[in-house]
Amino acid sequence: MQAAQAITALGALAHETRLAVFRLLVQHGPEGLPAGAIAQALDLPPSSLTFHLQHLTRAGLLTQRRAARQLIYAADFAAMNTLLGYLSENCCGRGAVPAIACSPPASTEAPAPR
Amino acid sequence: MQAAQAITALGALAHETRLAVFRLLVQHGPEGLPAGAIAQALDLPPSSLTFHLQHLTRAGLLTQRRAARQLIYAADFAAMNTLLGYLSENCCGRGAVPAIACSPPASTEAPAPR
DNA sequence: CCATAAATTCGATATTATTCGAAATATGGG
DNA sequence: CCCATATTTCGAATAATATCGAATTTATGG
Repeated sequence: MQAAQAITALGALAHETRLAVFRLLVQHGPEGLPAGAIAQALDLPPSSLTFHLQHLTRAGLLTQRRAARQLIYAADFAAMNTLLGYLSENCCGRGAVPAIACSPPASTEAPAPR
Repeated sequence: MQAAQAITALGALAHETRLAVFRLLVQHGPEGLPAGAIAQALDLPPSSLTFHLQHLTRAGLLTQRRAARQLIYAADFAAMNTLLGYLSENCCGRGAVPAIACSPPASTEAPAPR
């Protein structure tokens, strides 16, 4: 990973709303969530949400797909993995660090409803 | 670690100059480097460097100490460790992740000269 | 003290990011 | 087609960040 990519990804995560969006999507695994559900969960006006979703997507941290008239966004675990790898190798002192494997939560669905 | 702290740290690293500064200091371990040496290494005007050093310091990623008339900055490995822990736990899918231990490079001095 | 060195603070400017209402675009069903 | 839904695009105001020369502060050695 290049430094420029890392900077883009770090900048994408370095915002309250976007970090919240990303964390929410991480919890929902590869299934992802439609934009509307995210807007509802985080109580954001649609145009603001789009702005942040695009920011994260351009940074390579989200994937987008359409299902009927919904646009579904999902966290890109590989990208997060790459970012953590970069930080470990370049900002963490010793080179080789035991691989951190980002992967969807056990239940790929919503967090266990108790 | 709180989300707000993570955001501050991510934002501090999400900049070309600051990431370069941090990486340089990571290579130099707890000894750190005086501001002047950093300015020279990265070819930055002093007032710009101060701006970025303060940004990183406020974010908790650097420590500052004085030696005679020099101000010496060093990477805070514990802070970086905490940040990676936050990202692993909150943005990486599964909770428990094998601890990533940030610690100074083998040679606490300049990177091994080949 | 004084001169010098090291770094910061000030200040003015330029650039980039964020917010979000209103209008536009796509999609699917009837 | 037409309507309703889901989301994006546009645009324009506001706010936050970055840059860096010049002046200032802090510390040292003679």
